Amino acid sequence: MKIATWNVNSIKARLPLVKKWLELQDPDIVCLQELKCVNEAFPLSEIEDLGYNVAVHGQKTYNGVAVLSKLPFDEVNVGLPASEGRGEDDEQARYLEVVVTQGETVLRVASIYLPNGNPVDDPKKYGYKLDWMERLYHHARELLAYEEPLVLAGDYNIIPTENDVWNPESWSEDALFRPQSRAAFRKILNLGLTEAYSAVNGQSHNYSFWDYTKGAWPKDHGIRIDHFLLSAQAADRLVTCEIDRLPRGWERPSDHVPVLIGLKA
DNA sequence: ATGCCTGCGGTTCGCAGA
Repeated sequence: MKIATWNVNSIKARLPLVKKWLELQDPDIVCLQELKCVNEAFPLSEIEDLGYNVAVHGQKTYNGVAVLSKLPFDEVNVGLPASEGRGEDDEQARYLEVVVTQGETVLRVASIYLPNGNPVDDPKKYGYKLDWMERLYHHARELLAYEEPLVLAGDYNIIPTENDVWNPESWSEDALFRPQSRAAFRKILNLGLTEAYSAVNGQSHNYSFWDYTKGAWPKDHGIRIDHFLLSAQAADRLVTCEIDRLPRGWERPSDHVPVLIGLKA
């Protein structure tokens, strides 16, 4: 079972690359982020023609997440639940969760687009990010109680450690790297989730995002912000976690590249 | 210190991204 996550930065602009990459890698499940379109505008038939069932949670202009799956969906849950008064009026499309059955195994997979949070002095930005992470903490805790394989995959907009950024000093106060952000991420991990890349790969300074500007890609000035968080039942099956840099060098790329995990049966 | 790119919406510039 091969599962991928990819922030495509507009599914409409990226469709040729996405199709090319799906045919190349042939993943079983794909979590997409930053669709930048409403549900009706998602190129449904073009993806279905490649053999995928599609669940979409879109939004005009911004955000938007999807899950593509070769297995049919047993369940599709749209949106991150509100908790403790946070997120009651949240209209941003950043979370989509599905359940599929593989043989005897029930697998729950979520596509996550965690808020960026910059600038940190704006409560509507950084406060929203921290609130969203608190909601994710509570929801993950509820899902972990099922004691089933759970895969929370996506663009977390969190640089976990100084080994995941080309120049830690210049990022120290950024919403993606400041201590408060990383602590909120660790709080989620400490529920008992395994960060797949660190668990089975762990190569330092291997990035999943490079800014379009400043020659970041050719200079390899990147950050690792796209992650898989796994329940114990999923982590027991984890074999590989790879970052696929190839599509960053293609024509008209996303600024993120796909990350993949391999799970054994 | 700012913009650099890119995509979108909607009009040729502003916002957001990270």
